[in-house]
Amino acid sequence: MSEVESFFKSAFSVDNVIFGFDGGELKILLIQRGAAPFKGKWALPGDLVYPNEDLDTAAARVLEQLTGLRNVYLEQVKTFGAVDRHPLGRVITIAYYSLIKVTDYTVTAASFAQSAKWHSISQVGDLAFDHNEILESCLKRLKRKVRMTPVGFELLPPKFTLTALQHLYESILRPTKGLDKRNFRKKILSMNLLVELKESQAGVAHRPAKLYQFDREKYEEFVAEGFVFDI
Amino acid sequence: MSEVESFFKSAFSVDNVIFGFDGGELKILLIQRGAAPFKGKWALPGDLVYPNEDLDTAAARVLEQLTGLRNVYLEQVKTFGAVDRHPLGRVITIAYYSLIKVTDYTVTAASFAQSAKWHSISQVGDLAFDHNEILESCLKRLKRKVRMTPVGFELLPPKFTLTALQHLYESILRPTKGLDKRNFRKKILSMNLLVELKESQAGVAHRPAKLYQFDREKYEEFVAEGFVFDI
DNA sequence: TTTAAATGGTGTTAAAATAACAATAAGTCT
DNA sequence: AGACTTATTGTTATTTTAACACCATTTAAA
Repeated sequence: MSEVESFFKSAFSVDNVIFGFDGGELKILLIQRGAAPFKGKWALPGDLVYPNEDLDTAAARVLEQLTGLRNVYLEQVKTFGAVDRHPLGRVITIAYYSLIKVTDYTVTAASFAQSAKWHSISQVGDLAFDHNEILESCLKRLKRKVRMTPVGFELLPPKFTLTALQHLYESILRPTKGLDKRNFRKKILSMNLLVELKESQAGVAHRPAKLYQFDREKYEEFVAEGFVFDI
Repeated sequence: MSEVESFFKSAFSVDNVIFGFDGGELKILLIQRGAAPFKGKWALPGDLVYPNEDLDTAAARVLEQLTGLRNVYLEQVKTFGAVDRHPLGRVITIAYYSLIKVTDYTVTAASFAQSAKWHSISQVGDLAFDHNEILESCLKRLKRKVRMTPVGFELLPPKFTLTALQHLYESILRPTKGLDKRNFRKKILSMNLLVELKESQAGVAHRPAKLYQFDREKYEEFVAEGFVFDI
């Protein structure tokens, strides 16, 4: 094999850390591998990138095949390319994470076939390949991102309570002692990015909380004026 | 060609945005391409990744071949993989940036052969491939990084003046109106990361400034205690 | 040797942001 | 009606930030 040919004895894949927020906890969607290598192990959903496919497109495809969802928040994080990371050859992988609303998730043929399951972030065991390392990187990126831009709302239903929003931040940032409720509300509300709805929570056995909506248009206006989201 | 084979008709490269700081300005080291495609155009130094080479190793190799430097600050930024980004085939590239002290740079055989030159960041023209886009990403990353960690010192000689440090930050962050001298010095010195040397600047036609050194050990101690660098 | 030219070095204060803290309100359930 | 559970709200001390101007020290030129 010539040297030039050997450069082309390689492939690249995308792997996707799909985050969701449910039951007050941050979760990720894992699949159980049905074939070697790592048969039976939990792994991040991923696939080889098609020859005529852009990287972001491949990541979005993997996500859609598994969840049925399109137009989801998706961000490239890092590329993992250790020589021995894949037992069957030189395969580097471009890692992405995506943020979905768990309520939108429906079990697709692909997710059924691959027995996809939500796992609490704190209860993820030993994953296939270098996927634990990939998860760490994505989690670290999400932690930074969620404080600098309003991506947190991607994980919540369109209408949410301030307490739910606070729990979301706590579950991602994991501060040693929870956020102060009064300070959190003051800060969030002072940004004027939330619309207070007339509706309230229903079906709870206590005082129902007001529901809010994130106003993306306003956010974009403010950004154009120099506003920087920061929590 | 089978479908599996076609996945392996692809290659990956690394490209490196090499930053330097000289004459009060942020610069990058570009090479002039000697062969098609984009013959004669300025480009980021890069190369295909060898089959048995890790990605970080490849990036460090490209840097060393061009500059003779090892053990340099190097960070992966983003992978660019648009289907048509390389005219000769499917080649995705993993972009890195590195921070070097311009005074350490010596012209190597490789840099001579490729006519490498420092370019002011504000005077970079139209580059080969998607390298302008890559540069933008790396610059953006550097801007963030330099405020969150003390990587700025990687661009300065071991002994430097506070004014040089301020100019470094100004040339990277490009604030609309320069940083306030008194506030900048107060902030930097209050971190207790700089050692004031007995030496002063020499050979200047005005009051010479005191020289300082960055104390990396102290920084690491402080980080272990929870300190977060922030400018 | 005096003076001009150039950059180095320093402190105060008002305003804003942050952090710490606890009592009442509004629902459901029994 | 009373118990239970979570929602909602404001004040204050402390810290951080931002704005601002003058004297000091050296070299070079007159």
